[in-house]
Amino acid sequence: MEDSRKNEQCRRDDVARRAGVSGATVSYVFSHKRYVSPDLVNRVMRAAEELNYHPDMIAAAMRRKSTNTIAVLTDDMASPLQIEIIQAIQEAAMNSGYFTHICGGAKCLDGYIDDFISRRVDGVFLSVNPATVDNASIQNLLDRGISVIITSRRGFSDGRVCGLELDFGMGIRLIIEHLKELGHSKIAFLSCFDESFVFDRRLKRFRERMLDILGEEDPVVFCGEPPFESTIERGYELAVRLIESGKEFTAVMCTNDMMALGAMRALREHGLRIPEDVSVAGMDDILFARSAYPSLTTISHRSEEYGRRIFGILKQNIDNKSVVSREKIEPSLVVRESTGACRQRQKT
Amino acid sequence: MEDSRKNEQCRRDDVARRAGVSGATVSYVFSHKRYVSPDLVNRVMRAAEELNYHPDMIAAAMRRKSTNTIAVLTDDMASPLQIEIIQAIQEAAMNSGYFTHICGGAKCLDGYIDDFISRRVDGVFLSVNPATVDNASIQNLLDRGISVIITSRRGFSDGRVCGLELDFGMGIRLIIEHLKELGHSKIAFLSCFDESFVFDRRLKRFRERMLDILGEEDPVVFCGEPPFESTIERGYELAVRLIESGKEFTAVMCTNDMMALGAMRALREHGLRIPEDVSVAGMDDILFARSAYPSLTTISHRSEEYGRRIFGILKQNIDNKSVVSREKIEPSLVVRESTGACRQRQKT
DNA sequence: TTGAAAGCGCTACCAT
DNA sequence: ATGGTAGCGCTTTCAA
Repeated sequence: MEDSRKNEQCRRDDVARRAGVSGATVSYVFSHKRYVSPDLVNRVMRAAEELNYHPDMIAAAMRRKSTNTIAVLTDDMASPLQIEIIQAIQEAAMNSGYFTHICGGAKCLDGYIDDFISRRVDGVFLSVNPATVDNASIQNLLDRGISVIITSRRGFSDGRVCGLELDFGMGIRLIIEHLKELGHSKIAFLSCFDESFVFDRRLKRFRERMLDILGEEDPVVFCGEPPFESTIERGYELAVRLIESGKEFTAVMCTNDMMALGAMRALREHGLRIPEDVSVAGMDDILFARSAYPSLTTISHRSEEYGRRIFGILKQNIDNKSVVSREKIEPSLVVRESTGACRQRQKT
Repeated sequence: MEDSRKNEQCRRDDVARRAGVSGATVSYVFSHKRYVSPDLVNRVMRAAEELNYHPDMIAAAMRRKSTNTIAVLTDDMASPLQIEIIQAIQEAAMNSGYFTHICGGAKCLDGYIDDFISRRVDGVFLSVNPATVDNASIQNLLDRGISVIITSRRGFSDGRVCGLELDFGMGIRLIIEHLKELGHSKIAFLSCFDESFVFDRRLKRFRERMLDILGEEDPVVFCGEPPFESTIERGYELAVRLIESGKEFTAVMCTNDMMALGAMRALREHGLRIPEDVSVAGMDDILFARSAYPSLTTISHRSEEYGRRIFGILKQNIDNKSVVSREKIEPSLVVRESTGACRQRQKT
């Protein structure tokens, strides 16, 4: 009767013995950290193959003091934009031999950060509302030499924290200019954040651009309340409030595509046709912006490139401990069906 | 001039020294694996706090030979259903002290599996088209005592592989019964897989149910081609083929919601109103099924519970090495706007 | 109830 | 160009 569970794995020295070399040589063959003669390389590789050897990265990590692992912390795994970015990070990481811990959803995000330290990750990308993570936690990571990238560095002064941001200001400009060309001037903004929220500037940028581009000093704005969720439901609710307010508008811009999807439903339910009666624009260009009906005019952030750059900077910081200053990603306008020429509509 | 990078972390024995106890005691305080007197517990906790001690889980993993880490391998991170499931797994894992490696997107999924072994993960959930992962790779995991759950065990004989499946057969029954009640009998099916694809039974189940419930022996079916993608685009294409075929239908069922979203667009572009002219049903109840216009009738898999159970079984296998036999998750019908009473429409 | 000490499987330094 | 070997920071057995 043989044991069906053969947990006996072969180790480095088993390979070494079978190849007739030292353990060190086996390590060097796998790590490429010093020259090994072709003959020995072959013998080692053959032996490893025959024994089905898999190097123990845990043991290696312990010695080397680096795990080839990064972590991504997000506060919204349901957001397609976040997923697109995370996927890009994950792929870039894998191409460099890094694994990615993807974390989110828990109430207490600070708890994750302690775990990042215990698990000795090499770098962390914080894709979260900065208000939900304590500065002390971030400092804790830095004190241990863990590289950190955060979407908004606002409120944090340590120069080693790199902020790579999406350029919402530019996105908002592109949309307003697009709407202006279509003849719109009464543009309402549905913001998931309120005026007091300091980490997101979309609302502020909207006001600035409305002034710059349209000379509008007091545009129609409706804001969500804490907890600031940019969900389909919130978009729906805010649009209802906008409609019921009786304020004039011929176009609606939203914090993101999710909100725009909800807003479109509300508008439709109130008998407004899109884009004949009212134009709608979102932001992020999520997969479902394209399949919506009508398809959604929005702003693309090049999330793939963004994700790749996140990992690139992280890797650079891990390797060189060099500081990379704050950057932004250039967005682009994607015009679809939800925006159209402004026709002054009858107030119902 | 002081070095700004204080990578000196404190270790277990630093805590021990400060608390006036042995290193072993510090370990036991943190692991709760043996009784330690309240006095010592307090001293250790205080010392740990003061030194900001974070246990090194890498070192622990090396000794213990288990990393408290699981891995999820998916071939479709863009699918909201997958994300919902993965999120549920991740949360359940976190609640039990496990971290989750989420992997996917790479061409070569087998490559990830070697990495799972090297990184000594405790368990793996393979949420992939079984055709894309080699059985030898799975055997490799099992040989090393790594627990495995795979969505479909078909084609794999090792009893230790647990298959937890979504019950598509039941979902399809629910939809057909729903459509029948609405007076439909000409129901077309748009399948991302073709008849030869053995790992997915949705098409097969559709034929069986159509026979059972409606006595239809040869329903209208359009299939995708390899690589079998159940995307919005594929749904659109298949619906166009259906429409242009001239075949009669009053309702359309799709492999999943993504395909249904694409199909709705195609139908609309061809002048068919939903649900007045044709009813459409999807499957999976992704977030965007609700916000679509019209909102989509579909099948909910209780993805949250599914994810939790995936982790539960994985954990059980990790702890006891016990085998859990194949199970299924009970789905439920979600009726929305995209299905309505059948009115025999004019062929255009 | 607590402490001492033997490793876990590697990396990388010091030899040769 | 290759080998020997000292640890990395823990867990856990054995002893007290």
